[in-house]
Amino acid sequence: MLSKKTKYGLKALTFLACQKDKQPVQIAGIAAHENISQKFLESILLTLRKTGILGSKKGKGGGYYLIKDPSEILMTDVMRVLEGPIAMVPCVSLNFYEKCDDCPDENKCAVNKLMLQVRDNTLKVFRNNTLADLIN
Amino acid sequence: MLSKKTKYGLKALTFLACQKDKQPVQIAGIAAHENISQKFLESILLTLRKTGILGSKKGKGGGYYLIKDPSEILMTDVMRVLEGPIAMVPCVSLNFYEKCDDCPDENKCAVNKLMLQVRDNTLKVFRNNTLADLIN
DNA sequence: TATTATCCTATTAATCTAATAGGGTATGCA
DNA sequence: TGCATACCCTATTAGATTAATAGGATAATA
Repeated sequence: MLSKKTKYGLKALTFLACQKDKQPVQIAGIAAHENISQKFLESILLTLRKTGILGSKKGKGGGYYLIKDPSEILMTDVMRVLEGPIAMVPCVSLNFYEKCDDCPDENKCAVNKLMLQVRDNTLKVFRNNTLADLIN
Repeated sequence: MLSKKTKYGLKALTFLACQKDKQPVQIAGIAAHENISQKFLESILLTLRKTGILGSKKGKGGGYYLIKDPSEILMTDVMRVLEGPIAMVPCVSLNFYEKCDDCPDENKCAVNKLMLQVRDNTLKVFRNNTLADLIN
């Protein structure tokens, strides 16, 4: 199941990508428009800023804005930042690999074999979609 | 993340599919071989039996066994029984569809658009794999 | 210097998962 | 018949994770 964090984050990014000018948009505005708890959204946007996906400006007239063009914001990056590993099990994860304690041989493991295929296909989707692809 | 329930369930099914004869295998045996808590596995196998994937036999010489040939056990069925919905959000789920409270128009929703693609691809993988495909 | 709006940490409530406990029930065999 | 075996079933609990909240610190603008 997709976390609300990721869902809200994606909605916020979409909203920002739809702005005509590149003026900062306030948290309160995004939260109101997307029906999101403002405080919760605050922490999500903070994460997106710290990982270089968003920029921010403090004080009056401040807010959040996209640093890059929507067509350069890959879903692989967004998903990894918000949702974490793309793979459903650590033993098939590219960026968060971990060996299973219980599994003696990954190559003979049915779970590994199945989840490897799922990961490949999910990754293909995320690599194939930028923020720009989602707003049309 | 894949739940342990699903992981253990898949491992148990694989183990059963690898048995030469069709004799029932005891929970204790499966649990020991796959490093799984016996009691936890018990409830998982019970679920698989109730949904028609496994058969069971009580008393001495009893245990669990596959009802169908491994090549006829689809991963779509196994995953839905053990893990629940295949989709990451209810609004793109085939078998567990639910509308989002917050979302005014699914067709314009970026999350919907992205997760629809993920669901399609994951479904393709699960439809393309039977238990037999995982044990070679 | 007052106002605005982000920044940051800590805490809590709610939910879900994994595991455990304890006894009930049917089967097979001597 | 009686006993051992092994599944059947419900309830409970511990732990982890997620979602949300609270409260103030910091920086920018006018």
